[in-house]
Amino acid sequence: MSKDKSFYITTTLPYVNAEPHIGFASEILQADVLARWKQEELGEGNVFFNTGTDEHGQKIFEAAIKVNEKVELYVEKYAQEFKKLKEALDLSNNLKFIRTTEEKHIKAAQELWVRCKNDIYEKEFEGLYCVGCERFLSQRDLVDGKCSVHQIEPQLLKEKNWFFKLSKYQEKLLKYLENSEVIIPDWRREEAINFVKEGLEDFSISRDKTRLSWGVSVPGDDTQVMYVWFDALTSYISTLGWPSEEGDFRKFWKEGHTLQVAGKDQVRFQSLMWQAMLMSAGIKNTDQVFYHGFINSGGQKMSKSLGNVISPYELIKKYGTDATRYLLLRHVHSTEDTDVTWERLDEWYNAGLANGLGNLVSRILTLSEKHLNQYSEINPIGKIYEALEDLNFQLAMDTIWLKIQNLDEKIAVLEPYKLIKDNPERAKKIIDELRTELILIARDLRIFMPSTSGMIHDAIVSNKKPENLFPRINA
RNA sequence: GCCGGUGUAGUUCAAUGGUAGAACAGAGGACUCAUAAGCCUCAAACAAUGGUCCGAUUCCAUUCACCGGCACCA
Repeated sequence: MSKDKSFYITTTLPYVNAEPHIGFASEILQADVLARWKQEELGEGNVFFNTGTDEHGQKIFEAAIKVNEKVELYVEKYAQEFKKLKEALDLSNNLKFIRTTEEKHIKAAQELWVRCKNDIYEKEFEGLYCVGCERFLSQRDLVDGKCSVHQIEPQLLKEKNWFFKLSKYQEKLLKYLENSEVIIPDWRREEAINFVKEGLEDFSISRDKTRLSWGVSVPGDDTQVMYVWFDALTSYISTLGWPSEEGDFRKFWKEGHTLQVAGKDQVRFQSLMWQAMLMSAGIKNTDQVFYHGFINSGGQKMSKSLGNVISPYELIKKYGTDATRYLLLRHVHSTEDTDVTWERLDEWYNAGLANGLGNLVSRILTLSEKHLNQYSEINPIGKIYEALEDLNFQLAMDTIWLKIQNLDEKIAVLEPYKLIKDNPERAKKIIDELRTELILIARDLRIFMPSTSGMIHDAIVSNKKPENLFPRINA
C-alpha cells in the first residue's frame, strides 16, 4: 500500500437474507485491523472504514413474504443484526455503515445510472421463468432442466431490460488489470484477466417492476427497477457522499488509497463489472481489491442442513470478543480457504491465549506485583506490522507470538524468581525488563485485540495482576 | 469439458536449484514465577512418474487427488 495521506477501506455489503456468517465476520475483522493500523499511521480522521447492508432484490422480497413481514421491517431487522457486529467484534469506532435502502444511496445509484447512460441500452432479456417461483431461474436453480423447487419446467420468457455494455470495456479492463497492485493475491488477478480474455457479455441491469418491485427505480423508466448488482456496487461511493465530488468522496476516493475487501467469489463483480461501471461514469477505479478465502468446517461448506455452521456470535459467546478476533485473524488464512472446527478452535485458544499470552501476563505480573514498585510509564515504540503490507494477518500475529515465546524463554533461562533471594537487585532489573517487553507486546496487540491490549497495559501501569485473561478450556 | 489453484511431519502452514523450518497435537526430562501453564529434549513430511541439471521438494511435462470459477445467485 502506498503512502497516501488518506485511506479508504470497505467490506462487501452482506445480503441481508440470513444471520451474519463467520466468513463475513472474518472479512470485517481483517478490514478492521487494516483500518486501525492506518488510523495509527495516518490519524483517525484520515481513514474511512465502511461496511453496510445490501437490502434490495428478489430473494429478500421473498424472504420477507415468507415470514409474513413488511419488507421494510424485515430489512430493518436484519440491518440491526449486522450493526450489532460492530460492538460484538469490537470494531473500530469510526466504522461507517451504509444501507442500500437509504435515500442518499438510492439517489447515488440513480445518478450513477444516468452517468453510465451512454453504455446502457434496451434489449430483450430472455430467460427461463418459473411460474412457481415467479422469477427467472439461473443455471443453478435447474435440475434436469426443471426448477429445483417446484419440479416443473420453466418457460422461456422475454422481457425488455436495460443492459450495460460490459463488452465495450474489455480493453480498458485489461489495461486496468495490468497493474499488479489492483488485485491481491496476484493469481486472482490472473484469473480476472482470463475472465476478460474469454470475452465479456453485456449484462442486464434491470428487472420489470411487475416481477420485482423491491429495488431502486430506473431513472426515466417507471416500469423497471435496477438489478441488485448495479444498485449494491454503488454503495462503495454513495457512502462517501457521492455524487457530491467534494468532501469525503474527494478526500478518500479521489485523493486517497482505496481498498475493497471481498470474498474470492467476487472477482467478476468487484474487479470487472464495478470497475467498468466506474470507467463508464468517469470515476476513478478502485486502487486495490483484496480477495480472501472461505471458511469451511470439517472439510465442507458450512450449511444449515449439514449442521456444521459456526456463527460469529457463538464464537464470541464461547471465547469472548478478543479471543474471537484472535482466532479469526491469526488462524484464518488470508487468501486460501480455512477449515475450522470446534476442536481446532479450542486448541488454538488454549495454545495461543491461555497457555501463551494469558499465562505470560500472569507470571510477569505476579513477579512484578510482588517485587517491584509502580511502573513509570515509558513511550513504547515498536513496529511489527510489515507483514500487513502484504495483508498477511497470520504472519503479523506470528511475529507477536514469537515475542511471547521469547519472553517465556527468557524467564526460564534467567530465573528471576530464584534470583530474587540471592541477588534481588539483579532480579528486580530482570523483572522490570520483562514488564517493559510485555508492554511492548501489548502495544503490538492494539490493532488486533484492542481491549486485551488495554488490559495488559493497565495491569502493568497499576502493577496489579489481572484476573485470568483467557481461562483455559478443558475438553 | 474449459480456465485457475493446491498437493511438504498426525494436523495447519513456511522456505529453498545444493543438510526441508515452525506451530498445534504426541513421548520423555529438569524446574516452580505462572492459567497442571512455561522451558529443554525426542519422534515425525517434500503425492507419483519422467525430463532438464554436477545436483530438484523447488524448474518443465505427464498422471492421480482435492479445491475454486465458468457470469445476471447475492
